Amino acid sequence: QMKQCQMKESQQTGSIAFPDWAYKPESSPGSRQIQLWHFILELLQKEEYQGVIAWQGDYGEFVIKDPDEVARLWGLRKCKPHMNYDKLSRALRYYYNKRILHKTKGKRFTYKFNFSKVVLVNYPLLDMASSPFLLTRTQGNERQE
DNA sequence: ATCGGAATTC
DNA sequence: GAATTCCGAT
Repeated sequence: QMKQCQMKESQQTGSIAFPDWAYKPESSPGSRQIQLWHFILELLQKEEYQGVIAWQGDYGEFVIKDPDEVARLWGLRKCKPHMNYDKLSRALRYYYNKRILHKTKGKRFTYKFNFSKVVLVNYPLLDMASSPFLLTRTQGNERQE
């Protein structure tokens, strides 16, 4: 049978709430690759992963409780058997300049989503009611740093 | 642990 | 374009 990491995103996500347009824009129609921050949001949404990664502290802030496991799961999804937290965290660091994430300094393995940016720029049509963490505000008049 | 440059991959 | 891989510096 087909390995999990060989399936299309639409097939393996199953119950996940992310619509089709959430995955990689019009690149190659058949081979859309999930983005890391989508994957992070996906894990954060599932209660069974609360021992691995979970919302904690400030609004939009989350802590990676088990870095090795998150890296392993990410590697599974992307078919990268040698994925580890060192590499995954490098990818997270690239999000700093893109204003998708930033580090919560002083707190180990803790990052924070810039939801005002993420929602308004990347998910302009997202149904706010379906995601509890996307519910509150953002009128463009507060800064997120 | 965290950061970010550089080369490479798809 | 979005990582992946590798790695020296802090």
